[in-house]
Formats: sequence, C-alpha cells, structure tokens
Amino acid sequence: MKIYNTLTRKKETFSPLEEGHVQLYVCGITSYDYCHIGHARSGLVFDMVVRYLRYRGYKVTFVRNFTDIDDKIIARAAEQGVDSGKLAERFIDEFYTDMDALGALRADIEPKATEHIQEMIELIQELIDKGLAYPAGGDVYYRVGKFPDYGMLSGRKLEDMQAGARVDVNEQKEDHMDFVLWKGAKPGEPKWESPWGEGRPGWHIECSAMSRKYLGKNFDIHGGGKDLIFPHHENELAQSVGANACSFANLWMHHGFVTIKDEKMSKSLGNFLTIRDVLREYPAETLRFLIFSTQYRNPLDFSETALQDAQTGLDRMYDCLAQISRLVLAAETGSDSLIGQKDQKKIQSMRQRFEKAMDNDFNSAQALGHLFDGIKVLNKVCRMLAHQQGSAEDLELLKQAGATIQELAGLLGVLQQDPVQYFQEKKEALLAASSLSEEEINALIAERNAARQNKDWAASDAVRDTLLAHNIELHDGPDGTSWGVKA
RNA sequence: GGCGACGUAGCCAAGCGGUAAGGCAGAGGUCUGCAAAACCUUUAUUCAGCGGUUCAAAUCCGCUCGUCGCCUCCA
Repeated sequence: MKIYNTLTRKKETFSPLEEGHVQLYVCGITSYDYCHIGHARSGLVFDMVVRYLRYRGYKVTFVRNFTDIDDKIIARAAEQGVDSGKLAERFIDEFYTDMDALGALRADIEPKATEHIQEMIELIQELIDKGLAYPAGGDVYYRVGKFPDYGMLSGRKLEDMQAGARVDVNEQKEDHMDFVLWKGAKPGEPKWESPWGEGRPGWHIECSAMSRKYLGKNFDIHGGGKDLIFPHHENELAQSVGANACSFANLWMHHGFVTIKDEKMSKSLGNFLTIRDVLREYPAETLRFLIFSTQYRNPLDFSETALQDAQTGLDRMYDCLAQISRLVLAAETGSDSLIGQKDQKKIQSMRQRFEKAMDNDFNSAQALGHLFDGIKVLNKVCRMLAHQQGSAEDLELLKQAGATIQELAGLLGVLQQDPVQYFQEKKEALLAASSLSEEEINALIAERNAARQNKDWAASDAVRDTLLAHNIELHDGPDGTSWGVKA
C-alpha cells in the first residue's frame, strides 16, 4: 500500500511499526456547534481508511479526540449564557448523532481534552525542564527557536513566517512565533490547577499528550484536514518530538477541503452547510458516495448538482444489484454458458482492480470507477440471461459478482442495503409525498389497460399524462405495466 | 509579501514516462401502439499556454496565465 505523507511530500510504501497493527490518531472536532459537510468528509475519509486497513488484514487502533475546552467553546457558552462544559458535551452528542447517521464507525478510543489535564501538565513540565518552554505571566509558551526542525511538516521557515506574520502582539512571548501551551485563567473562565497557576491547556498540547498516552511516543499515522497542518500539527510535532526526543507520527495524512463554488467551506465565510441540512434532503449513502467520488486529498466542490449526480450513480449501482438478485431467484439454467471470456475476466478482476486503486493512496474515485466498469458488463450479462438460459455457472458468477460489489462498496460504506428493498423503500417514501394513493394509481392503470386493449390510444395516453402530472411514471414491460415515482 | 496545491470532454473525475478509466448530461439504438423508464453503443488525435529533457510526456523540468489554500480559529 502506498500512502501520501505530508511530511515527505510523497507517496510512501506503508508499513506499520508493529507488524500487522496500525496505530492511527486523528484530530477530531472542537465541540461548540453542529458539524458541517467538511467534518463529514473528515469523519468519512478516516472511516474509509480504517475499514480498508482492516480489510487488508491490519489490526487498527483508531484514536480520535474531542477538543472540549477552548476559546471558541468558552465564547459560545458565554454568548448563550450556558456552562461551557455542558455546551461542549452537548455538541459531542450532536457529533455522534451526525456521524451515526452517516454510518461512520466510532473510533476505538475517543479521549477528551478535559479528561487529560494531568497528562498535559506533565508534558508541559517536561518541555520546561528541557528548556523548550517557559512560563510567563501565568501562561506557558513553547520556545520555537529552540526546536531546529520547526516548520518541517508545513514546509516553511521561521524567518519567512516572521516576515509576513500576522500574529498578535504579545508582550509576554520571547518571540512572536512562540505558541501557548498553558493559558492562565481570566476571571470567570473554566480553570484547572497547575504549577503555573490556575488555567487551561492550549489547543495543541492535548493531541501530544493524548496520542502519547494511547499510542505511545512513536506511532504510525496522524491525520486531519489540510488546514490543521499549520499551526496545529506543526506545533504538536514540535511538542512531541521536543519532549520525547524521538520520532512522532511516521506518516501524516491530510484530506482536502469541501468547497462551495470553489471556496473553502468555513464558519468564518458563512458558506457552510451542516450535515443535518444535507441529510434532510438526501440519504447518507448519497453523501458518502459523493465524498468518495473524489480522491481524499483533492478539494471536493459541493453542490446540489453534484449530489444529484451521486444519487443517480448510486441508483444505477443498486439497479444492477436488483437485477442480479431477481435473475438469480428466477432464472432457469441450461447447459451452455453465455458469458464470454472477456466479460468473465472483467467481472472476476473487479476485486483486484478495486484493491489496486485503494492501495494507491486510497483512490476511492478510481475504485468506484472499476466498480462501474464491472456493472456495465454485469448489466449486459443480466440482459442476456433474461432472454436466454445461461448455465448454472453463469448464475453463480453473477451472484458472486453482486456479493463482491456489495462487499467492496461496503469499504466505502455504500451499497449496503438490500437492492430490492432499497427501491421499494424509495418508492414508498416518494409515494408518501405524492398526491395519489397506491389504490388510485392501480385503478388508473387498470383503466388505461382497458383502453389499450381497445386500442384507444388517446384515452390510454390521457391516463398516462394524468399520472405523470402526479409524478407517477409508467413502465410498460413484457409482463405488464409497473410504475414508479419520479424523484 | 512568503510557502504550497491544482488546471484533463458541457459538468464531475481517474491517470504518477509507454500512447486518455469511470460517473452525470448529450446523441444514436433495443424495447414500445407511440412514449417513458431501463439497458446497449457512442462522445477528448488530446490533457491551461509556451518552451525543454526523452525513442516515447497529461505524466519529468522551466517560464507564463488562471483558480484555490495555508501563513489568524478552522476538517
């Protein structure tokens, strides 16, 4: 497997420190508001990473933290006149609601910053003892100039940053680039006891402390969004390497942003959609499908059209599976195989091609492409077998192909419903929103069929138009007329 | 100003030195009384532009243009 490493700026062959066991730390949310689509991407990307690594036979220890104490939380709580701890807790619950709705697996360990204050204090003390940090006026700062590798992750030099720096003037810092490890408490703010007085941890220290506690000083993969590279991950790296005097995460994975009209979706721009905004209009599976139709490092432009395209594509996949399951149940078998060698090969190589794509830095877009490629062949085969008897082996191949597609798509968390049921439920949901009942529709169809018997095409078409006006589409097939609701 | 990423058909998106996957939309066909739906087939001599390296470049190098991101909280 190859994974792109932000630290080295290239794809590297992945091999965990401990044979067969991957240790993964991902930066989770700061819990003060509902999650938006960007958080969904983050959650889903690492959900896929974990699922795929496990599929590949690795044991995965997946840690994802919650930042439940922070300036933004305090500010929001003050705004709303609620306790900051309660606010943080509430939005952690909301996070779970959303991630569960998206079908994302939970992390194995989900540490909260406020439950690891002691570990952070110890780490800060170590840094002070090593001369890498200094207390000043109730705060403690990291002495960036003492860490020669500062900037190695984000690829920037201290001098360059200072030149155009937009950092707030802080008289207590020895250097403008120094960052805070511990913040002295102002009146009324949440606080904890520490050797430097009452206060709370800075943002970056929690990840250094918690990753060390749960995964050790040196572990395999550290992940998050691209916006965390600087300063968050750069600072984490400085803290951990500084304190532990050994490598920190061997590989850094950063996913791209969700954009709207090519601009980053963010709170400050106000152009964000929450996960629940989207889930009100579209199934979670559709959102997942959309997110995985772009490789995780590239930007993903979010739009209504993109969502609809994803929905159409997903329906097409389900339709193929539904055809297969109907055929497998109903078809009679003969002795001659109808599936050509080339098609057989395409079908059978699906898994291998999917794996190759995923092995290449989790290229889910290409992996889905291979699945569609297989579906095209399977559709052709289904059509053939619907008209002529194929061999028992033909049906077995179809059945296995359907199961394989569902298994592989499951690594992306899509295509997990029973296909026949999927369309049935969809139909019911749409019908519920329609102005006609099933009985009325059936009565109208009977009426039209009578007209068709009499070759009264005008009357027949009038009924069809009436139904269409209510979003009901008729499908005339060899076995009679069925109907569906137009989406 | 510093650093970085990206620019592939109408739209989305793979491609990582060997001659352009896939999806959506479009066009033709099968089916149909006609349709619709579904399915099948098809759609880039060319990868922002210009140079260079190479037997061979969308892929490597340089420059130009454009878009975006980070440098401040951010997934």
